[in-house]
Amino acid sequence: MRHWGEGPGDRRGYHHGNLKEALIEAARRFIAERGIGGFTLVDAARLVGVTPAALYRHFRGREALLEELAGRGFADLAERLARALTSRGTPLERFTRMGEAYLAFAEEEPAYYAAIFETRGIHVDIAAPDRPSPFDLLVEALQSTFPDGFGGVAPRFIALEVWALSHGLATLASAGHLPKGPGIPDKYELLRAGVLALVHGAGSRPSG
Amino acid sequence: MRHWGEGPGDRRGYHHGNLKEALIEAARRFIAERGIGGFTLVDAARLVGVTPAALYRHFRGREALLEELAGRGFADLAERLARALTSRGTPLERFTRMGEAYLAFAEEEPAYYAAIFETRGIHVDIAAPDRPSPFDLLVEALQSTFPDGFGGVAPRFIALEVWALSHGLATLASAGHLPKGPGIPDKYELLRAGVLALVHGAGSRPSG
DNA sequence: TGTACATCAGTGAACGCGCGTTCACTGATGTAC
DNA sequence: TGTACATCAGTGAACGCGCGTTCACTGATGTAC
Repeated sequence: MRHWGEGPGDRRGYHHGNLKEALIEAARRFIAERGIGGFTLVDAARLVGVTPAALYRHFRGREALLEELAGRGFADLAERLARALTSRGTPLERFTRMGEAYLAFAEEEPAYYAAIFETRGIHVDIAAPDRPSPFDLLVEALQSTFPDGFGGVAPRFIALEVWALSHGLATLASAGHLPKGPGIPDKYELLRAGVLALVHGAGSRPSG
Repeated sequence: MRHWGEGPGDRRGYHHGNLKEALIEAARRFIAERGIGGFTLVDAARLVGVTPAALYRHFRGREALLEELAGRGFADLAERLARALTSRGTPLERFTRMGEAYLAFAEEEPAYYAAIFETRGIHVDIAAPDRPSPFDLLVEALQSTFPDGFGGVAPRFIALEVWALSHGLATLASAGHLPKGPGIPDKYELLRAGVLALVHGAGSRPSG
């Protein structure tokens, strides 16, 4: 099978040659612009320069395309996190980088992020049974970065809080609900400080 | 104008008598079940027992209905938070109740929550200019509950983190992404512990 | 190397559907006298 | 209290639209001989 560039509309004859990838790419762009609800197969096919029916040579239907997107997004996220976790620097630097990678993924790949978290029926933990899931990576990173533990609190507990904070920051920022401006902390600062607070404040009692 | 009960399909003659409220109620139910994207005017009208065209006596269109929903949701949320904040008990108890009220709102009123946060073009801060916004209430509550401050960190900074954590927990739980089971902490526990950690861990330096 | 042919990735037309919205209308309500 | 009438909240039919999906087809590809 011939392989050309992946740009939409990249087409030379009767056969596209790379249609499946081009459709995925088109879906990513449309979902990024309009959200999952605003994404249509007809638009994707039109952008690629192909009949809507051609899509059915590569996907069972709309739902299947979204599942493919979620699966790829999940793998991409896991890879980014793993890369950050095995990068250079101190454990804390690598852990911080991991949080930044999560926020960057949500910002740079809104279609992936939405496919993973907004699509009903797709469950985060099922998508990639062979590799460690992003959540597992987070637990592992917490344990190796803070070997002294968290004041008796389970690492998985802290991981859920860190994840929820990250997810909240990512979605609020994406929807434009976080304040912006000079001197106002952005989501990266908020996550960095918040994670440190969650880790060091873990096990706080109401009185102390 | 006559007023009857508010149940859908509650109808006795040519005039419905309470159509606007009934339509809002129908929208809340459908959005709770199917999300905003899955909500249609035709379904809402059918549930209420009215022609789709009747809707246009009360709303300019679909978008206007969603805006009305967001406005009401915003007011409801603010009221719930204000009530928790002025309830009995110690400042910390009231503050904790406020967090629980936020999570409960997201869980009990998913349509309101989605209308506020998912609808593009609706901005959280604009919806109710006369009353204090939920975020203002949160800042105020933090200041009065923790008069000693947050280790030099601005209250608004902490408030953003608390809000992001709450929002993340609410949306992850709503999508079924939080683990459930006996012995596993639920979103309420996670928020309670997380907020204390954010407050007491504020200003943590990487080394300490 | 050249030819016949199976395979496969596209076409193009059509479908049934449900959507949001409009329009002229009509039945019920409530008010003025 | 009774009647005429303006107001208003509904009806019902229709619209144009774009959607996802199907089907028989056809043109291009690549392999066997």
